[in-house]
Amino acid sequence: MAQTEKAVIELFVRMAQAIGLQRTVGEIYGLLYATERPLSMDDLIERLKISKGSASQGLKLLRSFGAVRTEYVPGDRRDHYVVEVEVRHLLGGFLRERLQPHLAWGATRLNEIDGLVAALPGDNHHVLKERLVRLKRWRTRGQRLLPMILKLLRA
Amino acid sequence: MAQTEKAVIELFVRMAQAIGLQRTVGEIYGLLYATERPLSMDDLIERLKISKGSASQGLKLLRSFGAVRTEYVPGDRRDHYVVEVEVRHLLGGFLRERLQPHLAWGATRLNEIDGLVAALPGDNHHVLKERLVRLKRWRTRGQRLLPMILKLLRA
DNA sequence: TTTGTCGTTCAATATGTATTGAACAAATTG
DNA sequence: CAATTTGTTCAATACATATTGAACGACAAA
Repeated sequence: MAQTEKAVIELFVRMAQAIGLQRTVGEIYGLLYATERPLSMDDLIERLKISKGSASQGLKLLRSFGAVRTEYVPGDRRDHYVVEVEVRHLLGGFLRERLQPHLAWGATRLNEIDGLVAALPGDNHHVLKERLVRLKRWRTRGQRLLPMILKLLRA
Repeated sequence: MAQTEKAVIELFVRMAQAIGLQRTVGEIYGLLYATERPLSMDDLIERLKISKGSASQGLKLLRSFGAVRTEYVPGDRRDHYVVEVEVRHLLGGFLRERLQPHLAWGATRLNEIDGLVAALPGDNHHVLKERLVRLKRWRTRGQRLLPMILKLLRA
C-alpha cells in the first residue's frame, strides 16, 4: 500500500477516533478517499485487512451518514463504493445521527429534573434552582448551535 | 442519595461520555454541580463510591479544565471543591485541552501528506490532489471554527 | 522525632466496546 | 433446479481503556 494512502487513512482514523467512531470506519473512509476508482467490499477487506463483518457494518454506517455511495460498475454484480468527497457529508451525518439524539435526550432529562426540583419540600433550594436555570439555558443554546454548525458546513 | 442529585449526575455522566471523558469525571462534576457546599475528596469517594485514585485523577482533570476550584474551609486541612457554575468553563477547557491538540496534529499531518503527493511521480494524480485541496480547506475552516465556538461560549 | 493525615501515582485488574468469523438469507448464475 | 456469489447479523473474542487500591512522598500535629 502506497505511502500516501497510508497517510490519508491514518488521518481519517484519528478523526474518527476523535469523534468516537470505530477505527475501521475511519480506515474505510480513508481508503475510499484516497482512491479514485470505486471499490468493492472485497477490495476493502483485502487492502485494509479487516473482516467481512467490519466492512459490512462500517459501510452501513457511512451510508447512513451519506458519506459514501454505491456506484455501478459494468459487468460486476458486487456493490462498489465511492466517497462523497465533500467532507461535510461525513460531519453532517455524524451530527445528525449521533449528536442530535444526545441533545434531545438531554433536553427531556432536564425537564424531568426540573419537575423533581419543583416538587422538593422546603424553601432552601434557591441555589440548585438557579443552577438548573443555567443548564436549561445551555440546552437551548446547544440546540440552536447545531443548526448553525450545519449551516456553516454547507458554506 | 437524593433523586435530584442522581438525575443531575446522570445528566453529566451522559454528557461526559458523549465527549469522551471518563464516567467518574462526569460523576464528580455532577455531584459538585448538584451540591452547594464545598466537598472534600473523601466526600466524593464516599457518596459516589469511587476509588481514591479516580477521585484524585478526576479532580486533577477538572482543575486543568478550570471546571472546578478549591474553596477554603476553616478548620479542615483537606482541600474542598466547588464547581465553576458557568458550564462554559467545562466545555471551554475540553475544547482547549482535548480538541485543539487534535486539530493541530491534523494540520501538521496534512502538510506532510501534501509533500508526499507533490513528490509522486507521473501526472495522473489530479483527482487525489484536488481532494487534498478540499481537506486543507477543512483544516483552515476547522481552526477558524474553534475560536468562534469559544467566543459563543463566552456570550 | 514519631505518628497520622492527605493527596498523587502507577501497575494490576475490571469493564466496556470493537472486531471477528461462522451461520444465514437473498440474489444471481449456469 | 442446484450451486455459487454477495452481503448481513450476531455471539464469541480480542482489545483498549477506565478504575482500583497499594505504595509512596509531603506535610501537619503531637
